Amino acid sequence: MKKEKAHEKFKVFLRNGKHRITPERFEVLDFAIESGDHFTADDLYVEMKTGKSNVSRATVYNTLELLVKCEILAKRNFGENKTFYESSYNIQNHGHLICKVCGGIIEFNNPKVSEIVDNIVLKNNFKADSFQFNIFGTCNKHSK
Amino acid sequence: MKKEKAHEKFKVFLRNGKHRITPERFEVLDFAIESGDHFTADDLYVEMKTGKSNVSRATVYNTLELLVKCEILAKRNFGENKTFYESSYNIQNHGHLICKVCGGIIEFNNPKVSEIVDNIVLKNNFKADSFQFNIFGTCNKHSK
DNA sequence: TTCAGTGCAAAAACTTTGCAGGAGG
DNA sequence: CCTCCTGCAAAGTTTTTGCACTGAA
Repeated sequence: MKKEKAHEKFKVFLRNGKHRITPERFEVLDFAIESGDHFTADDLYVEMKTGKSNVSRATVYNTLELLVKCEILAKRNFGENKTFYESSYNIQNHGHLICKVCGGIIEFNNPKVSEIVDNIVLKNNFKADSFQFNIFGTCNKHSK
Repeated sequence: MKKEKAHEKFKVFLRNGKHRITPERFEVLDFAIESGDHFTADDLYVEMKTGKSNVSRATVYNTLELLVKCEILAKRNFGENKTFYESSYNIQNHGHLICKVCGGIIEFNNPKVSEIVDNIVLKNNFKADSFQFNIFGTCNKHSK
């Protein structure tokens, strides 16, 4: 998602939710966009500290949650006990292949996945917001 | 999985891996089987303490990992930063619907899921060990 | 002016590690 | 008898909370 568009979306979201528009929140947003995919809250905090930003850990955590609610970011978690975030620009139908050897993450897209989700949700009388589909194993570089 | 069968499987696994067969490990196994699905290591530890067992936290964590390697249990994680375990008796093709309101977990089975996994893995030249498929949303009791 | 948001540090929640003593093979 | 395993507590990681101050509306 482009920076300006994300800023606008976040502003609207903050106003609607009666949250205040603060420079810190937009600093976090900017670093999150720069940071690319699959970063953790603490990664981002450290990155921001090194990048001369003075935002506190608490604000980073708080803001990332807001960005998830606002659907600018998506929350992920890959079996390690920490939360990853990624841009939700094009997250439909996309899952992750996680290599147990190198920790690498490959994304995949498959339209059939959302068909299945629709089907399962219907059968179980459930209302879906999001899903995660993680496949664990070994990538081609590390399977002998 | 039945208790006796699990004991036997675990014994074989321990012997092959040159791990010792200790009463503590089988206590953990028994509580894990009793505990049903989707418990955390610490839940189990507390449960064991209340249940007059004297096994330490470290042993519980350690043994659960062994039970995962042995494929008696499977590791899960649902977006909260903690690890859940469940019996892997019939985990093929099975995913989870997680209600954001009540935290309830519904399991689903769908043979098409493993077809898709096979397909994706093939395309990406990846070797899959396991997958998790979590759908987040609201169950029928909590969507108005 | 007012109160939500902030920075900081302390606490909390979950998990791992180090060590000395004990028991399995 | 030699290690591996255990219990305990301490330390490690990641995230949340409390508090006094600040700044957005």
